[in-house]
Amino acid sequence: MKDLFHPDRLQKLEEIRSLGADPYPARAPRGREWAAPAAAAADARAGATVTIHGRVRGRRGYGKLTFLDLVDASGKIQACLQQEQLPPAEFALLGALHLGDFASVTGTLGRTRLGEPTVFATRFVLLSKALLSPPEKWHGLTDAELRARMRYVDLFSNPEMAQRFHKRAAIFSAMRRVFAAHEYVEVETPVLHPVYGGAAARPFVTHHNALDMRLYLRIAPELYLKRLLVGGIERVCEFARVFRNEGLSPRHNPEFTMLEFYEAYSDYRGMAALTEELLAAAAEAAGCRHDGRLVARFRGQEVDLTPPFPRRSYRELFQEALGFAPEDQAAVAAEQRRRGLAPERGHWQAVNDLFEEKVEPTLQQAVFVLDYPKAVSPLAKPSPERPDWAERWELFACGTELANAFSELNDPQLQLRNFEEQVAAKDPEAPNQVDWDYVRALAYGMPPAGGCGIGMDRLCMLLLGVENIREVILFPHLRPEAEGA
RNA sequence: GGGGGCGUAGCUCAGGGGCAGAGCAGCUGGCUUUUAACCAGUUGGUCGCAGGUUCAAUUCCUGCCGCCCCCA
Repeated sequence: MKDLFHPDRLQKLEEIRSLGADPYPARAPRGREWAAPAAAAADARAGATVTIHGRVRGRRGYGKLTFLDLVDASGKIQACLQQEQLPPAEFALLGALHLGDFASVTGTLGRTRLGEPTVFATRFVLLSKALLSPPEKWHGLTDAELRARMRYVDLFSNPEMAQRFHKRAAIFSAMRRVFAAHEYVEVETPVLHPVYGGAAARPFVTHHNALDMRLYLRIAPELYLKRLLVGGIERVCEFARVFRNEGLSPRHNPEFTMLEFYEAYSDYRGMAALTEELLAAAAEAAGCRHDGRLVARFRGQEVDLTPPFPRRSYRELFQEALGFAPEDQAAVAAEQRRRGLAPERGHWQAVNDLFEEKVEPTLQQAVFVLDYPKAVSPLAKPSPERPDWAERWELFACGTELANAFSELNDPQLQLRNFEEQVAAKDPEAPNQVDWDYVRALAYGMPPAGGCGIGMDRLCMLLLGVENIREVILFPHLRPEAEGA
């Protein structure tokens, strides 16, 4: 870390102190107003006295007159500091002022000759001295890695970034309102799991010292939320931070936010209807409404998110794309051989690999894909009519999965068998232990229920038209910064 | 894992075997209605790291590190 503090600024810091001013006062003058509303009221409230606090983002000096641009969370207003209007000690402070400092201005609201809304200052107070320079004022900070690493700089120098995270918050709020309207209870379940499960992923491992036991950071909240169905909380949701020990990519961050919600006496079709409602609310909040339709622009194309979304059968989509039925073991094996892929994990896994490769990329417009192979759905309820299939759907748009839902498996014996098969398979991506306590919970009786998971970060990417997950996560995981960089 | 691109001042970027560059920011001075203010002067560099070729490497070569894109 060289230049932790800029020498010129340290020098000015001393200058400020020698002028008798405090570069880091304990509090700001009272009666503060927001910049943007004050600017908007430059005519309606002309002549009124206002106090504005903010970061100095622009400065235009004329000797005995200086214009400052003060920026706060609402926006910007210009301040005009004239020598003859200010106490000499306060005007002198301007000589030690840098871009990036926080300051307070009190004065008369009005307009300049050119019509710019302006506070004509009678009082100027330094609120906080910055010891590093903000990025260049035209381009801001553009290097994507630097922006993620120093998000605090990115946010104040690139206003569209602050806007993006406000929209992310609005998406979450809108979805919470939908849950509230449906009388869902939002809960928090454990992040530290003695047994990990509810998804197929490698976990992060940690250790509890006092209990001297291994713990895993959760890869999914699913099994705890369904315990709550057993407990009688009939409609439950969690915006769960989950952790998966996988590589970094434009679509993967090791920690991300998974929304899961479960509803007793519903099923996977009921979850589809609720998901449509949630996504419509989210798209609305993200500002996707154009000409009466909800449209997301992603990777140069438009995705219509106006519900309802079409329902298609997994089996039919597979047949259309591959030219044979997924049950056709000989054809599936032949196709695998043709691709030079080893048939390592069995017929249905091969079917699903082919589906992911040949069908998913074609699913550009929003579509529910209904009824998945049972063998790749260990937590879903098998279809009563067709034993190889499960009551499960995934929602796709832009070739990627947006949501995943089941009629939840509540048969404790069948669940136990599925767990035992997973453990026996010794797949590093699958849970390595049977979650006995979860089976015990099911044995006490879980009502029939529908459940759904939505990857919130990828949803935000789609709705905000951003192709890198780093752009929708405030502090994405990055490789450590080199010492002395 | 393979291929390609990039890495130069705090920031945004030029340059391409022979003195290390510009704009912004900073510093000094001037300026009372600007808003990418302007004018004059000026500070600031391990040219990602390590090795090699060469009289001479920021530039060419090799390896490594980091970031981006494409492919698997």
